[in-house]
Amino acid sequence: MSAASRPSIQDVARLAGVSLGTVSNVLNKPEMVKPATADKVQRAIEQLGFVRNDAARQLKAGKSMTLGMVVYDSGNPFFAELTRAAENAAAARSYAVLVGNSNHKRDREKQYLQLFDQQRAAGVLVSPTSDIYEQIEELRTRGTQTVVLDRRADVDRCCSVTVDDLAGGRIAVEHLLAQGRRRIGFVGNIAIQQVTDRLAGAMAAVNEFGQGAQLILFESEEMTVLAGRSVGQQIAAAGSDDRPDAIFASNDLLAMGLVQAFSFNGAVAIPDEIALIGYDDIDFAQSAVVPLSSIRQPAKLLGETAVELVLDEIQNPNNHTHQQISFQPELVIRASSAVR
Amino acid sequence: MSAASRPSIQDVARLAGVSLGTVSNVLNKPEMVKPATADKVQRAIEQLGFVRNDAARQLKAGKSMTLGMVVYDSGNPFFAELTRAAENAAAARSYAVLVGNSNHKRDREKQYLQLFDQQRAAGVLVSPTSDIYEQIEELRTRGTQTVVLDRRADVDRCCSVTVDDLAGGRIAVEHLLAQGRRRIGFVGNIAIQQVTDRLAGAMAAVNEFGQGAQLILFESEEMTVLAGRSVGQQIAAAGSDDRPDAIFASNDLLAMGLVQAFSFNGAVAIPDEIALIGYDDIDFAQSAVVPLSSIRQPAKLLGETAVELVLDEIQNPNNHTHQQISFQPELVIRASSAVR
DNA sequence: GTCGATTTTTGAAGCGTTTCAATAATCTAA
DNA sequence: TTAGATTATTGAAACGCTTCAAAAATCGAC
Repeated sequence: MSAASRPSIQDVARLAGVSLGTVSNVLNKPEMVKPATADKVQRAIEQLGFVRNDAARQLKAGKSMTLGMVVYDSGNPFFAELTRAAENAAAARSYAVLVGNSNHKRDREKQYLQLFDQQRAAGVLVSPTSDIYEQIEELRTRGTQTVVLDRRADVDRCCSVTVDDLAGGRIAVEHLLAQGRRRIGFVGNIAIQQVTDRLAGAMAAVNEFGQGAQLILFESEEMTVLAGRSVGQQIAAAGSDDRPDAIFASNDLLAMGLVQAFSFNGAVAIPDEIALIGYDDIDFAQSAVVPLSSIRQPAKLLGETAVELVLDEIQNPNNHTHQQISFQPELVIRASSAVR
Repeated sequence: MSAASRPSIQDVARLAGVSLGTVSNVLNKPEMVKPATADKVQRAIEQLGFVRNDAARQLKAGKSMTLGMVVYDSGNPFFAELTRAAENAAAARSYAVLVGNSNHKRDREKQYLQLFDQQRAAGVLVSPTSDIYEQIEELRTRGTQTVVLDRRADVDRCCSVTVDDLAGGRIAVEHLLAQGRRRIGFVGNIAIQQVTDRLAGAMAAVNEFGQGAQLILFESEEMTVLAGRSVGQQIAAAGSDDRPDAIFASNDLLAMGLVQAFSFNGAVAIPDEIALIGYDDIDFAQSAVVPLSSIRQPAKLLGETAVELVLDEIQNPNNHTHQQISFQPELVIRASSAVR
């Protein structure tokens, strides 16, 4: 016994005793309808519980006030902050943001992009897992403006807002080297572009330093606290000669997991035996057993800028030039990477 | 120079040399069109880059395959897990979930509900900040099935999936009392119903214990790590005679903040001077400076169950009975509340 | 009162789909 | 072959909204 079909603008018009066009005007151009009429209509709307059908509206108007956002890990507080910033920025310009979490799954990511395409979202912000530029390109040629988040886009194809991951990786490892560390472990899923960039930065730092320093890769498909813990257990289990003397974890979740594993029964002393640095500087980093050094990314700025870019593109499609905006990450030193 | 208007089913039909109805059939009932014809159509679709207009589709079909979800704090890993579980469960039944974050703002919450209403989402999962039952009721009478998450709904109005916050508050404080603590601090924003319930549970435990035990309320509007730190600083600053000897923080973010404040320069020893327990048992809890005791909520189960309920309601609107499903929280003891 | 100017209201057309009765094409069996 | 049954295709009619030219109502000045 679900409710009978919902009232339409027609029903409202009938009840208020006015024409359909008038009801529409009340909804969209209230300044051009006489207050008395508007009142009648308003009453009818309330009485019927009328809610404008967005599908029909969009169908006719051809545009929507919704931005789609696809992120690959909503469980990471960094993305939570990014999302929040985007929502606030969009709300200030009366756009709504709907978020889909691809969870690192490529097909999920595609599905969400397709969904936003079908829904004719005004624009899309996407933090791509992998190489989905073709799909983004398709979206764009069809008129759905897209901004790539957290990953550099090819110039002149679309806008992107990123944090320089190469630099981030470099300063993280430079810092570790400066602390006297030489065997640097790297933990992360190198199928993810951002992680690869951080790794490249790390390698650059190691190479620059010359012989004596080396980088050891610990792959971890998941980038979660749990995954970090399991990598940490493996490392802790290794003889202390084979172990790295420092680890750069490609996000803070992994780093927190490493902290857990190393602290368990005092398996590995941080930073004495192994120094540790993470990435993102999430709020939790400083409340870790050993407060965590990290590379801070300006999540808020990132989200706000992305929304500005996409709205600019939506509102001035004709004289918009694509921009590649890149922010610099910042080294935050805490106890986990202090001098031995 | 934005793309010309997007190709419609008409354009595809023209290019493929078939009728409009056939194209629609290729899209929706492929088994009833001859393979040869389907091929032609498929080619035309690709050539034009046709993407079905969801607005039109929905307008005609009257239903959508999208679930809306409104949460009040996407920055809390608990909600992230909840969301992820819901997305997975929905995807398995070919529904997509779009998430809006109300960020504890009542008007934002309303806006999202309204948006989903206008978009005629198939169903809505909402974790309400405050008392928005009227609005939910409106949604429901109009046919948008709604399930309330993490908060008990009035019986027979709609389904709800919750974790028993009263019990959670009670077992948290019972545990602290059992450890010999008597002056129990409570931190949280009591404008939030869930928090109020946890507080009520806490009070019940204290009252039951009888004289000698007391509950001290520390209000904190925000429920973030930062807010927890600031409350913690105040508490640490108080003379050790005036301080509580245990604190129940109404979520883990607050608790982590307290840990930060107490650990700073060894201001307050945990658990010796103050024992600490949080709520949600997020992944970070165990990597805190002092691993954090907490009340675990089955986030995954919660999300999955909510999706099942809403889909059941969508698919069998006629013989669906509203259910109030409540899960029991679980006490997780770690170092932060060990015996002195 | 009346006339022209101005403000409101009207209702038909069309947005891009899906649906469905009608028509056309193809197949089966005698 | 061909009638009859079956399978494919067609195209008009909605779905609920916005738009816009045209019509109606109201206003101001004489």
